[in-house]
Amino acid sequence: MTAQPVASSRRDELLAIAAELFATKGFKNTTVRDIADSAGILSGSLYHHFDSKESMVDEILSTFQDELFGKYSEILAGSADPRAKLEAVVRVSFEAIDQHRNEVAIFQNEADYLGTFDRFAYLADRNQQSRDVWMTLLNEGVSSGALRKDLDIELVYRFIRDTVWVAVRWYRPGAKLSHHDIADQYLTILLDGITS
Amino acid sequence: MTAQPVASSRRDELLAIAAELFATKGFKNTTVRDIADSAGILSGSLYHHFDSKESMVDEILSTFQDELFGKYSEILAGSADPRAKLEAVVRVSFEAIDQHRNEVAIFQNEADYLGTFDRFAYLADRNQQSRDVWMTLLNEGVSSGALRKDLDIELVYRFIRDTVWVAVRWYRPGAKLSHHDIADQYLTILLDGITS
DNA sequence: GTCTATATAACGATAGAC
DNA sequence: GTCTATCGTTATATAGAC
Repeated sequence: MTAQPVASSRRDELLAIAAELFATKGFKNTTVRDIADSAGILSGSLYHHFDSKESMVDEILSTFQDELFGKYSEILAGSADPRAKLEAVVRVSFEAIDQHRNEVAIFQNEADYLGTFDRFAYLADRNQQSRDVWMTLLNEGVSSGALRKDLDIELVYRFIRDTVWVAVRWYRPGAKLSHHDIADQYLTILLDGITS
Repeated sequence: MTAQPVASSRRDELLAIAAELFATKGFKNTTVRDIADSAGILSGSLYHHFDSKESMVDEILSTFQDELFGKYSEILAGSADPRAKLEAVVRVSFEAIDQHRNEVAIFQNEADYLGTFDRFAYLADRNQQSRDVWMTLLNEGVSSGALRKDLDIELVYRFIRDTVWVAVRWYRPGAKLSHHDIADQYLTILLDGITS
């Protein structure tokens, strides 16, 4: 008896089931029959709810991204100093991994491939938008003297982005360390290093 | 006119072509026709050289891993102190990304999926072996006083592993920063942090 | 070593009954 | 909202000629 996704409508329920499979097995490697089997219906019945398999992953990703970037915007619009904002963005990202693990995993694993299709062009836009968020904060941090000047900012950006999101590969809710703990430790390493 | 893989035999040539496609498009998403097209032959002709598409990725991954873990073993067997060994493992890893980008990318993207098949059980073994390398060095570093004691070692291990290998997603040979430069900056961030 | 030709299976998707 | 039934396509892989 495994935990089942809680959803308000049959449509959302099916999307949650699909997201779990896409995240675990990959988009291309998940068949519409896999999704239907997990939902206890036949594959043809899925097409009463959705146009195509692509439409399903599209809705999963766009819904998630709208929510995530809303939170980014709130942080940027706030009055905290650059370092505090940077910490806040890191914490919101780990929270997203905790609350929307499947969506984050799908984006991490499939964005490159899906991005080659016109209907997923918004994925590249979101990537650019995300880069702007981080680069702005990092540059402000260097200007204000909070961050060291001898590092390549572009590389630091990639470093932070990658370290945060790649955690979705191993993080599982309910483990020894909460997503708050993990964010704390990541920020400690990032800001101060592991040398004693 | 793009650069073509240099290989000693037709077999190796085909493997290099397949590796490029597997790394770029994904294993499942690359068809044997894609590979044959890139090689300028028909799909059926591939089966003169290989049993199956799985055999191709199997040979690509196992060959690469044998080489990589040979280098790890050399470092561990040396007489350097824990911190120097840790730095050496990081540098060898970035060198692998530089010299075997496709193989690293395939392992990063497909290991979870391929690992579900019996013939790829060695991938999980290699993962465990890799974890042993890092955890041994980190624990020695903490014991010797070189590394701080207030961090979760398991988390630090994942942090290092992920940050190193995920670079394969954006690193391209010939860019502004060499793999040596990138290793330097990563080690600086990891060991000392980005705070000024 | 490659080609022609094709077997076989799995895939996404559709039409209409219930 | 789901089922029955199936279409059309694409995939891996095979057999034998050249």
